[in-house]
Amino acid sequence: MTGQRRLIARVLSEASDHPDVEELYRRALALDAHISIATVYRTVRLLEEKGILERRDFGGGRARYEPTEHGHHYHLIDVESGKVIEFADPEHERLIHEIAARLGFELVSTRLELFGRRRENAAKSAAAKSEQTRSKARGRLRTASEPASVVE
Amino acid sequence: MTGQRRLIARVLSEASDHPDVEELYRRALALDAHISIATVYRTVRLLEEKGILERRDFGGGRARYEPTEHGHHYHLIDVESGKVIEFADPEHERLIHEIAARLGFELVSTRLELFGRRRENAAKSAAAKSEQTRSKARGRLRTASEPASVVE
DNA sequence: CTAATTGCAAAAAGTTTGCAACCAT
DNA sequence: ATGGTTGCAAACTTTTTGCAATTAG
Repeated sequence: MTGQRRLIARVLSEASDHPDVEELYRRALALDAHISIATVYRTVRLLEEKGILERRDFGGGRARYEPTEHGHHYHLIDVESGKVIEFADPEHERLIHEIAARLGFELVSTRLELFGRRRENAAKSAAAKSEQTRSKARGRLRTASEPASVVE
Repeated sequence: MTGQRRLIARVLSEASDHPDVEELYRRALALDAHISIATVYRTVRLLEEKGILERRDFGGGRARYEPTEHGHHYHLIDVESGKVIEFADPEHERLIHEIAARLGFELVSTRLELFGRRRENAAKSAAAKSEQTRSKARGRLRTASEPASVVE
């Protein structure tokens, strides 16, 4: 456990968004100089292999990373703005386990990405009331399919 | 509509798997010589923009393509073998639309990828009976979350 | 001390692009 | 004819790697 790894770990744990490697590199540099981008690449790869990070692809060519959440959450990407909305949904969680089981598999990891366009006359469903209400940056999400944070 | 595009279209329509650009290029070459990989890249990009193809990322660095299915289907990737199992699930379909609506969005596109490990003592659920039953390569899938094709 | 980790720069891999030649309409 | 499409090769971007120097344990 070297200083560089500790530094990257710190940058990651402080991030509430989905930085790509270059962004991680920039943040690490800002926080404490002298680290190489090769190390960042090597470290995220390592952390991904260990199951600590998950690699995402929201389009745009570069891989993005976020800490693995063991109560999963998912992403809705606004195709207009590129903004990413995180959400959790227990029913979905249940369903995918059921699907996997039905196919004879045990779930190791999961990706759900919804790409959508904001609706004009949005939100008249009951659940919509709780929308746009919480948005403390760090404390991630949780609760029945409520939107969580909106981050790039 | 040039010969090359027609050729690529044909290769794609004959594919029941998820080829990457190099694979498409190889197949196109085999089928009828003299086409350049740049054209393949340009064509898949174009078809993706037109909504005819969808780009997938199953890990491994290269983008893979498949025809857009308007009754969606999803992928379960066997982490051990890399094999891809396609499946459809109406309940999931319903749920994601509901989730998007709840967040104020209209769904444009969707990705669900499950990564799983084959279970030893697989399949004792009721639904499991229909498992491993159909596997005609070309005719894609369809029906309530039954496994469809198993392809690389 | 030894094995693991780092920085650097070079290279690989995947994708995009400028441009002149070419083809469909 | 002319505007879109192609091939080629060069360029770009992202990621990986060899190697000597450095550091953790």
